[in-house]
Amino acid sequence: MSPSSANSTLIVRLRHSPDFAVHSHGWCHLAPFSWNDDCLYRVVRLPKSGPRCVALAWSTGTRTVRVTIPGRRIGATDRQSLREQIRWMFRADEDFSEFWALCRSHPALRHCALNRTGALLRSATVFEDVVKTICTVNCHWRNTKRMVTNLCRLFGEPCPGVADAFAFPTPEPMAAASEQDFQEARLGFRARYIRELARRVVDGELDLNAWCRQRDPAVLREMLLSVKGIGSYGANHMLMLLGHYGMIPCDSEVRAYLGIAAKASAREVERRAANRYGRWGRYAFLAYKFERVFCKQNYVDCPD
DNA sequence: TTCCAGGGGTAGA
DNA sequence: TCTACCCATGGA
Repeated sequence: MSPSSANSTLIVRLRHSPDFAVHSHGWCHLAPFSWNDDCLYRVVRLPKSGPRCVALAWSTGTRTVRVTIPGRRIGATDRQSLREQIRWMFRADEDFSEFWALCRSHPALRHCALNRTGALLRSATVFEDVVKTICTVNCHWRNTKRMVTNLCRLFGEPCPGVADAFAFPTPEPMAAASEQDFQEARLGFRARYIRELARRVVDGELDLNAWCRQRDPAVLREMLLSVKGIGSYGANHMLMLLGHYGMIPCDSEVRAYLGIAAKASAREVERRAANRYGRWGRYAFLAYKFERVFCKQNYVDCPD
């Protein structure tokens, strides 16, 4: 699909750079997102039209996302839903001005203020983000991509007119699926966690909207840790996706970046990351993340 | 065959 | 609170 083949568009304005939001972490490569030809694609689920594959594009340096909806025009209800989904995924309502003010005096983070960097892409729903977070646990990134693609193919609704494109599944089909159905997704030990998560959401036992309403990160973290399959890393990663940046999700990349020996415990990694970035307070993760981006782009090691 | 990856759960000390 | 062990998968 090419964005030029579209017959309707939607413009979404942001406070920050969509370019950095998309490329600063790997979420844009997880289905039903895909990155191709300098354009981000996503199969969105619209209330009236069902699954539609839209193209999201922007010019470098601008803060406007142009959403192209190919094929049949969508109505006002779908248009409003699509706008809300894009705004959520790009964090249109988040204000990073305080973080940028802190960055201006830091050599490795000044670029954040200059480029209006801070937001990181997230999925259209919290459910999708939790499932994807569980799929990052103890596996290579390429395996994460495969597992998420498998879930979409097995349980997601196909997008009419687009080959091999599926919306991300809702909790219902996952909750209703058997263990055998899940085996095809090749999730390994993660299958039982995701199945239980879906079942709890469908049963109303777990209210994911409550996570969005909870403004105290410590309380929210405890809520996240109540989900089987979500541990310290997963909880901090979900906090980040929900807009709380005070805790760093310590994975093997953090360990490598900070030069922490493989034999050091996960707790030790968390301690050292907290010591290093603690002065950034509620922006600790953003400081770590974008300092690492700066070092990678400039071919330098982690500064002391 | 062994190791490792964007770890987590559980039991036991 | 910490450690050891197990949990599936797949590529190197």
